[in-house]
Amino acid sequence: MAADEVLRARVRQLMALTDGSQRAFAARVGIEPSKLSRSLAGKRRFTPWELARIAETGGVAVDWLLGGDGTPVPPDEAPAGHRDQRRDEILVAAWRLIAERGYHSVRVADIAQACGTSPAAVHYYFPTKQDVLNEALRYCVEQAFTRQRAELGLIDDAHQRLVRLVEMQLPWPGRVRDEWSIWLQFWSEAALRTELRPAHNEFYARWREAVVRIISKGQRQRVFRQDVDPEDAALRFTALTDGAAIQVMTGAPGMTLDRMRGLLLGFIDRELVA
Amino acid sequence: MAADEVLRARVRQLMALTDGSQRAFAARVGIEPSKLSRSLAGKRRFTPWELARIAETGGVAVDWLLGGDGTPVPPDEAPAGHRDQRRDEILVAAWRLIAERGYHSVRVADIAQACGTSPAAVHYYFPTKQDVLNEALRYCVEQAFTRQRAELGLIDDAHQRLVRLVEMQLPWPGRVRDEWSIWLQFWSEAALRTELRPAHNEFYARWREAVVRIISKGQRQRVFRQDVDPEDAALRFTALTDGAAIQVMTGAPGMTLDRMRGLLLGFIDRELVA
DNA sequence: CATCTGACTGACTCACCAGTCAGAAGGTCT
DNA sequence: AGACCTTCTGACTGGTGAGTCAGTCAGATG
Repeated sequence: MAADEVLRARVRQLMALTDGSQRAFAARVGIEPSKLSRSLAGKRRFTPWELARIAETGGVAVDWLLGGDGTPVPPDEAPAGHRDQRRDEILVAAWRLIAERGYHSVRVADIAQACGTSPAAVHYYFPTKQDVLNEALRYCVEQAFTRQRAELGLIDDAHQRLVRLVEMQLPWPGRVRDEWSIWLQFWSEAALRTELRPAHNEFYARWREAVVRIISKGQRQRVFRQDVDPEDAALRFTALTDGAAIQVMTGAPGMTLDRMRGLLLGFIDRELVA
Repeated sequence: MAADEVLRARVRQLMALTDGSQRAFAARVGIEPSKLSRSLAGKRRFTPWELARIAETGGVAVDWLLGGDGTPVPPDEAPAGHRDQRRDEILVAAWRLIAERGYHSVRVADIAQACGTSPAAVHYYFPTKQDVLNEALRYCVEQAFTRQRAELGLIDDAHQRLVRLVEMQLPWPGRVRDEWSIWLQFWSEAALRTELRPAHNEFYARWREAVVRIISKGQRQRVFRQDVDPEDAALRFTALTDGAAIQVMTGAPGMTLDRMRGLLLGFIDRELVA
């Protein structure tokens, strides 16, 4: 069975597990019913954003959708209820505000207003502001990972996968730039407040691990040189990416999105490609 | 005349211009009189920290001390008076607090306490807190540059100079780590508040320019490959440095000071050395 | 139908902190 | 001696924003 057939089967299986029609499922996922229908029929490909949303709504890993092992719905991770929905809404509002105004300039009242609710409602879900903000950082990064996985899982060739990763990481204005803004904040907070480090380092390890796996895969596929240490190359690749992103984000002279792309693709060509 | 002879002559010249004894000069610079005396006699080398302090106290550029052209004391930059001394004291306290606690967690009262004065005294020198903090960021970076110049100006071989630069940039606990902390804060602030970008970008351009010059010098000295574009190599070198520093600062798994050094020296060896 | 519970509101309190202001202390100039 | 300036203090004000709390209300439960 081809990869996309597996995917369609898995989405159908997930739909069967949750109650309600295909139309209701589409609504919950936030995708037009006609698009869902065409995608299930194989006449249209799911976008990575949709895959990420489907996995999230269904409470499964994107990996499972793409053919991975494991139970479709782990017993303790049932589909999100109403309560969790509101919680998520608050977290989304919070991380967007952090990205836009900065960690320390976000007020509980701002978050509440962005959700169309009252400050007290935010405190109903999170005891303190710190809790909202720290959770929001995690939430944003988690979502970004999910999307990344959804998109990269569809590409088989390791070289192309890495090139795609570079493209996905370019801080174009909009969502990706906001996510980079979160990273910058995360870094300065984690450098100062050690209690944020475990969370930060877990994420960072995952991001670097993802690069290590792509490089190793590329070596097995013989598209990357055999004489580079994947760990070492990933360390350099991630450092270069972060450093370049900072320069784009701060508008450093001579650094543009195109230049950043060139920098990273150049690294891949010079250091990795066989 | 050898480089260190020029240096000694210039320091003497500077001392002659400011009134007071050699002992008084030593006190103002914050160096033991005996050390100054031995350094002037050529029996001891000035440390880069001392050079930076001497230049600052005398109101001259470190370049001039090292034999550069220009007047020793530009008319509008006469040696710092009492007023400026107190101002500097506030700025030093401010940037250290920012490095330690973070930009947004510094209170005017904290700065005042660190200087042994009252909050109102801080407002006497700076109209608003914003002014103190922004000035403090600039001040810290400016001082770091001065020290860097003082140290690197003594090394003639471009390869060794770059290696020394790497060593100086490693965020060992203490002053250098604090300076990196300032950079992290500067980045996240500059990414969010465009009014900080001109200052940030000026500094960043200077830092990258310094690297460009070292690489170009190395090409003229034939210690670096001729086929690399200095601008391009500097862009990559700075991005790599910043990215690696972030990982050290946040305690990212597998990234240590030694690893950072290896990363950067590896870059120099692989990409620059002839 | 009565009761209970989860989700929430509006009005409040309280701490904190930037910035102000009227002078004091000490020095300099005339 | 006295006018005047610089530097600084201590006590104050006003605004802001986190967190609390009593109460509301829709819907579930028995």
